[in-house]
Amino acid sequence: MSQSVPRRRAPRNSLSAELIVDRALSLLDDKGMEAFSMRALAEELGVGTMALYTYFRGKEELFHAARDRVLSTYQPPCTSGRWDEQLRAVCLSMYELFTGQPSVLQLLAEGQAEGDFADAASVTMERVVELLRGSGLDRQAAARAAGTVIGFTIGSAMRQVRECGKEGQLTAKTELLRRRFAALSPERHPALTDLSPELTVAREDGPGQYTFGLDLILCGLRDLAAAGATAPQS
Amino acid sequence: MSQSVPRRRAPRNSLSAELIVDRALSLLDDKGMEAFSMRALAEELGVGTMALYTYFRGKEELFHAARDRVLSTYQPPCTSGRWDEQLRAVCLSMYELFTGQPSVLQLLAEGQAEGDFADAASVTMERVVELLRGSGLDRQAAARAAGTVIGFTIGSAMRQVRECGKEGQLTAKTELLRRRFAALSPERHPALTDLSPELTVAREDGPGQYTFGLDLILCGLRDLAAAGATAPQS
DNA sequence: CGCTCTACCGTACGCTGTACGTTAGGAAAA
DNA sequence: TTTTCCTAACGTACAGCGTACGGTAGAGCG
Repeated sequence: MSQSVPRRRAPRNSLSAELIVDRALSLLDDKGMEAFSMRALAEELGVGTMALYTYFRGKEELFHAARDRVLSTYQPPCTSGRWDEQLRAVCLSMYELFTGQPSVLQLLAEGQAEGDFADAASVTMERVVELLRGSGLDRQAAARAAGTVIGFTIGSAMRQVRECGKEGQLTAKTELLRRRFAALSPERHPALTDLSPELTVAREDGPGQYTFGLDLILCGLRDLAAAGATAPQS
Repeated sequence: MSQSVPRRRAPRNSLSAELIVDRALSLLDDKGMEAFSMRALAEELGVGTMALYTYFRGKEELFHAARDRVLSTYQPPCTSGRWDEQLRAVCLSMYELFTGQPSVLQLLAEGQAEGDFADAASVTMERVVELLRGSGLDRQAAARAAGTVIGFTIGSAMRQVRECGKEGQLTAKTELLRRRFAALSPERHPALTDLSPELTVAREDGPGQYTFGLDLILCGLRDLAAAGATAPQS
């Protein structure tokens, strides 16, 4: 029946690294990481699987290229005002980039994460570090703060993307969580059962959850900067 | 040569769910997630691959069981003192559990993460929520704070585990990062190149990086609790 | 026209998880 | 003791993965 017609050979220069990366990203955004495969990508392009290996050494290198493309395309927003407000805006922008284009997250989750982040998204990191240095934090605190802020943003985005998988999967997971809470014994877990409604709705609101945490961190940073300003040494 | 002797059939009741989970966890801790496979685990147990399917429907169920085992074994430390100090101790304990036993992290990274976390580690969550409710935060803030604190802890642990893979892989990655920083143009990224030494050493010190961020969050929570106490109704 | 170069591709290998049917060996029954 | 039965352990097989390797077709050029 479906005798798998040998598929006509594609014309000579119908492929390119950019085109492959494009399709890879859209495939990742649509179907997700676990549906991605070299074979699937090739089929999407109407091309034999091994044709991809003309442009990339392998899956790893293709992912690296895709990651670099998106991250180096991205520009942090131009802002002005107090350093903490600017930092907040930059972080929110990163969060939106990640959650709006799940493929990037899935790619970041694969590689050694922030090792490559450092050069691909160097503009954004430069911006973050610059703002933190201008806040009055000493060198070490600024470095740590940069790691905290970026790590928290990536982590929050990953959780958010994981949560609402493709379609209305969010409601299903929420329902499952609600049931788990209901199954807990109120004697052994009084605080948990008491707060379960709020815990459930908090989980539904990813961005709200993120800004809540981000504001906590910013609050801590303001305090630290102020303390460092009054007592610069030690 | 290595004609793969058919392997004598294992005695009748040499297997059990507990034994399988044990070996799975130690295999994960030793070789890591990507070296794990049903075949590898079976060989480790001196057993045919399909024998595992007598006790678990599949890989997923086995992972779930392993996760539950470790998490339900764990008990948060008994503490006393100010709520924020207690919360800090509980979080640190979680972080050490995760970083000390990488298998748990890798398992958490697989499943829907905190959906299951809610019941497997319910004792710990109960403790966190209880402390946060006692701090003076209103219901919604307490729920959000719980999510933030736990998410941050898991995220930080994941990064830490990912970083120093098996052996002295940390130094290799650090060296690579240092080189990336050196390759950046000082004109385009002045702040980044200037702070690169501190950024590099900060990455090396996972626990230090974690406590730094945790203290920022706790600082923000204290402020929020104090503000809520003076003005309970917005 | 014929040659060369290379983008595209088919085949194959070793790996994965696991559905399905088989077998061996201990316990219970005859 | 012999027979039967139940089921834990197993072998085989299949679909799918990444990719090494070698072949082929077709465009550009002498």
